[in-house]
Amino acid sequence: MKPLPRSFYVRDTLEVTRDVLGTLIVHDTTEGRLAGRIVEVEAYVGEEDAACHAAAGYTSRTAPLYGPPGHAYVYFIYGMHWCVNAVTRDEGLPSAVLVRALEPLDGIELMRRRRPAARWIEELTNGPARLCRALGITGEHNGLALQRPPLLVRRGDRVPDDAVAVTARIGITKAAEWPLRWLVTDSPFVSGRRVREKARPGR
DNA sequence: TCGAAGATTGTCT
DNA sequence: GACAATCTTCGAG
Repeated sequence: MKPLPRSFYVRDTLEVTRDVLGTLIVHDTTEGRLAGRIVEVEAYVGEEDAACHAAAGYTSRTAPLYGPPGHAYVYFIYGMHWCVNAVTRDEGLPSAVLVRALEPLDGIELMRRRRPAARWIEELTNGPARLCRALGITGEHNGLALQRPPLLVRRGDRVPDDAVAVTARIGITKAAEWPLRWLVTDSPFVSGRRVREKARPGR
C-alpha cells in the first residue's frame, strides 16, 4: 500500500483519471487519520477545455495546474467550498483529475463531526466539496505533493472495466457535454443525486 | 475599483 | 424545484 509514484500521473489525463478509481486518499491530521476510496472523478484537460480553470491561462490561481504532476490543486469556489484535484501530464501542460466522491474508510466518526449536515454515511463524502470538508482538505494543501503525509494517494484494488461507467461532467456550463466523468457504477457513495433526479423525472 | 461568474451545497417551499 | 449563502478571481473601465 505505497503511495502512487509521480510517474502514475505523468500520462494522458484520461488514462490517469480512469486509473484513479479505486485508489485511496489519505489525510493524516492531528485528530487522526481520514481516508477514503475514490469512486468518482472527472478530467479537466488543459487550456482548450473551456471548463478547466486553465482556460483562463496562467494566473496565481491556476499556477498549480502548470506545476509538477502528482501534486494537489485545491481551489476555493462559491465563497465557501474547497475542491481537490491531482495534477497530471507534465509541467506546463495544465490538466488535472477532480476527486468528486469517496467511500469513507478511516476516521468516519471524525468525518461525521466535520459534516453535521450528512444524515447518513453515504452523504459524508459524495461530492467534491463535501469530501474536502469531511477530510479537512483546504487551501493549506494547495500545491502539496501527493506522495507523502499529510496528504497522499495510495494504490488500491483496481476497479474492473465492467464496474466503471463514463458520463458527462457535472455542474459545469462550458464544455458540459464532454464525457469525462468516471464512476464506480454500483457504489452508493457517488455524487449527483439531484442530477439523476432531473435526468429521470417521475421516478 | 467594480461587477459578474463560479468544477457546490443546504434549506426552504 | 428554486434559491440563498459567501468570497475569490479575473477582466473591464
